Amino acid sequence: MEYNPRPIEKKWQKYWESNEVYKVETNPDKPKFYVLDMFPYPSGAGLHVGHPLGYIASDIMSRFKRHTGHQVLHPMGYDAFGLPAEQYAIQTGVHPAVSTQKNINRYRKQLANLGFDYDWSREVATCDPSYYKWTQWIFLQWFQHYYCTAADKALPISQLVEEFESKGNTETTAFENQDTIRFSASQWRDFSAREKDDILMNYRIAYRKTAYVNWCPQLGTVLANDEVKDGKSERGGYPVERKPMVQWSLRISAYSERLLHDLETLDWSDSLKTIQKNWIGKSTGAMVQFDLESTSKKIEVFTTRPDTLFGVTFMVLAPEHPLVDTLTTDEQRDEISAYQKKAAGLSERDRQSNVDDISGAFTGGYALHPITKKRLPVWISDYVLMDYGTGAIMAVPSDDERDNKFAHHFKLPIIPVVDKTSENPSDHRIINSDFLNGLSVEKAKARIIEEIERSNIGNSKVKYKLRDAIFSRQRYWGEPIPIVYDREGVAHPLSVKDLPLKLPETDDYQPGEDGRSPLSKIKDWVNLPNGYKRETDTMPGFAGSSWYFLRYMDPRNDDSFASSEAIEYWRDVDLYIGGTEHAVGHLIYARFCHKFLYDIGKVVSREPFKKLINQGMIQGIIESIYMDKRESEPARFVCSSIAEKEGLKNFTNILVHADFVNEYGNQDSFLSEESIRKFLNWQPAFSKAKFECPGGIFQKGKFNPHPGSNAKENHLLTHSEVGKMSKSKYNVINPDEVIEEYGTDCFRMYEMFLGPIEQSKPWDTMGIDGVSKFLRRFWDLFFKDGAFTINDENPPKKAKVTLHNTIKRVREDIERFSFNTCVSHFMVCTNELRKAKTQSREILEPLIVLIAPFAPHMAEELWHLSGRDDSVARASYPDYDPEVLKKDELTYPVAVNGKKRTELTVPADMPKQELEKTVAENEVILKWKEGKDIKRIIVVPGKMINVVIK
RNA sequence: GCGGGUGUGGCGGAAUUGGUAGACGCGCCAGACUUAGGAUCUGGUGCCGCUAAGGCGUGGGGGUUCGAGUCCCUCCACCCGCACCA
Repeated sequence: MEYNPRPIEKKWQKYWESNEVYKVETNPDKPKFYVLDMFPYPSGAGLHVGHPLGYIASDIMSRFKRHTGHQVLHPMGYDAFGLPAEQYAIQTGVHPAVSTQKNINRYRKQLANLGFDYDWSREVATCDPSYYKWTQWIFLQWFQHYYCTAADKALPISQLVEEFESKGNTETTAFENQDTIRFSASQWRDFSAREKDDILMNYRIAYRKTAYVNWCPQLGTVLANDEVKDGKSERGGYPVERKPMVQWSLRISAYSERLLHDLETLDWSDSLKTIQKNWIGKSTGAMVQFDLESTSKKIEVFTTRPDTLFGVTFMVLAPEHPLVDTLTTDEQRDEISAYQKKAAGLSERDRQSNVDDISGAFTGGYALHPITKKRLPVWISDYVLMDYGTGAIMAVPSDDERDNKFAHHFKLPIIPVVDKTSENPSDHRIINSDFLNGLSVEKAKARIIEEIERSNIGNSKVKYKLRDAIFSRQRYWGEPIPIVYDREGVAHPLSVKDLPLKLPETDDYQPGEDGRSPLSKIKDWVNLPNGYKRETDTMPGFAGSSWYFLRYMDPRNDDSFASSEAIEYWRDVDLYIGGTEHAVGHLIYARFCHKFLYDIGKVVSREPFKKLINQGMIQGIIESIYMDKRESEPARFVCSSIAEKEGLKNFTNILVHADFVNEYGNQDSFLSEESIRKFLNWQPAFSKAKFECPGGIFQKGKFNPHPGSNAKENHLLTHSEVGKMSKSKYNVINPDEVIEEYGTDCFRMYEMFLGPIEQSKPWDTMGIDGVSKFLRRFWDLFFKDGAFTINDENPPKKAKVTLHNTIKRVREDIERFSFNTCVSHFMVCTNELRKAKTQSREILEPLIVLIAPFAPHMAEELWHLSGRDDSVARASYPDYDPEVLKKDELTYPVAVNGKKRTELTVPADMPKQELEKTVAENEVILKWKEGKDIKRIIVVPGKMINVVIK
């Protein structure tokens, strides 16, 4: 019988669904295994062939673990709030809920088509009120907790209020904002409700503070970093400035040390851990205060090199620093405000990237060196960022590269303070530094910190780069923040019974006044009967995605985000698969959220994701054609062979839809006459253009060949390069089309066969034929003379060796996530068994289960053909018998001086000495020995032999 | 700028701890079957070398070792991320 995948696949997908084969319950009798795919955002473009890569890998793992006796949780859902749906709503008027649901339906269909073993009864979407009820609940917990550094965990804010009532905050161990004022118990009692609320905002895990946003006055809206290109809005190209705005934030920084420390316990790649470590950015140093000449205020700086304190020759503030105004003298005021304006137009990244382009302005003000009392000019420059550290630095041009460039540029003095004449950094000694002279850098650090603390000008300090996360979005399509404000502006949380606070209906998605959220315009929702007003900001995308892995454990629970029984059983994710793009954002937020819930006793593990694998991207081929820059009206397109001759610099590349390109993905991909017509249909603006090939010219719908030209010369060769697969590059390959042609099992195995899961690689349509051919051959193993045939004959020894070898290799390679080599093993196995010509049950039946995680539909069909009634998913995975694999002869490669020269087949138990003797007498070795001596013979048992001849 | 990653035949890749470089697949070449082939089957295929003997080969250069794709130093090229895309 011929292998015809599509009907089989559709049949079994239906069977799995109607029989709930993959439904999972908590079952304390079995060990659990939780496999999770990173939460997809259901974009309007649907899935392309790159998305399923990780899903297939996790599906194989999940099926494998089920075959080996585990209770497997493998869920799927949608990160459904987000900017694109809102953008689409602004452009088309379609409600985000409607377009999102449509996209979800499409995703669901595409995912089902891939044959995954998801338990669909656990599907969730973050925009579903029954889901975001719990996102809001978590927000309320953040609001009602603070971080206690003594207990090293989050505690209820009510405890902190009690502490303030009895002792004020002078000895508090609570994690607090930098500029928090000190007060006594009696002062606390005298504060107004509003003042108390303001103070508590310095402590809450979810709190309000002023932060800088990308403000675009013309669009009247706050933009995401993504929407800003070169200081201009991507939409419209209007100027964007940095504007302070009061925003909800999360006190993630309180968890810095734990987030850093617990990385050690995780089975993640070293590179990913390093990325997180750098992101958290722990540094040890000192806070130092500098007095100012003209005011009693002080500039506070953080430095990791307090040992270079005597090398400070000037100070630099961020242009937005609050002290700039006070410090600026009248003469300098114009220059300073001009510079501030310029800096406001630059994005943070621009400011960090432009190291060669040094700029700054002198305020005219001076600080005093805390020890020498020398006058230090105070500058502002965009290389100092307000959100980093204190927004101010002490500049040490002798030992900091950026300070050094700045000093050279503005001709500021440089005092060398570290003698670096020795090559060995540990021999470097401090100079020009009074009592530090002669000390090593490390000793000087300790000594100066002592001095700083003694004279009360600062203190030692551990700092983290990790910033608190801004949690407000001035958008419609997100979770409403469950907070109301009274007439005094005091924030009050909603009570749990009022959750979910549903997103109100509207058809106006334009921003409100001053860039406020569209919700601010829905007056009857904002204004409550008692005079209170609702918060109108919504939550960011990471709100819903920071805890979704917990909801899957018990997704329909309405009394808590998940029952304690479910959490106790499933605990954490055993295997998490997703892209590196989440390396810092999502993975830090989710870890923070999990740790917080651990602190308040709602989860039982310290970390959410035990093992994590980053899948690579599947890249596409970007196809383009050459357009002459020197000629327009009509435009002139040429074959790449002509462009090369005339010089590529004369041409610009115009993208071509991959669908039109003949031999797409090949070296000599080209446009034919027919495809040029398709191109013109697609881009009518070029309808008058001419297209030159070596063999002729196409213009105005006609191809005029040069006399005597051949067919190949009539190809307009395109330019092909490997790059992102994306809608904007017109090179998206839809898995549905591939599946329709080759089948799901083939698609799954081919994606795995492409290469290691972590690596990026281009999609190559040609190679899939090989996998398709393999599957047909594998299928044919079960058939004889056109009929399905399995018998109880004794299999030949060779077939047994093949089977057990394959079992061994596949099991080992699944365990180490090497799925591409698994497919190779199946191919080798099939090639060998085809020669063995056996229909023995002993060989064929284990093979069905062995391949089931990879090609589940085919396996299910063969399993039932072989007479089974139950799903193959419930069969246990075959194990290999080491006895079968024992060899009595070994073939050694024999090398001379490391180069293989011959082979030697000997009994497996031959003693080493005899082996050496045999080698020494070997004729090939004797030939190489001629005139020289054998110095050594190295025998690596079971591996190889090396003869050293000199 | 900061941080991370990757370089092996014409192509995707294999080589688990330093031990036969190129498994497996694509492509290509030859043959068989065939009315036909973009179907199927058989064989070959890193490069140079007349078959051979042999030489050269894992981005470039250097080193450690009996032995290096793998370890060390150095240089080069490309890709990805950077706090409001998700």
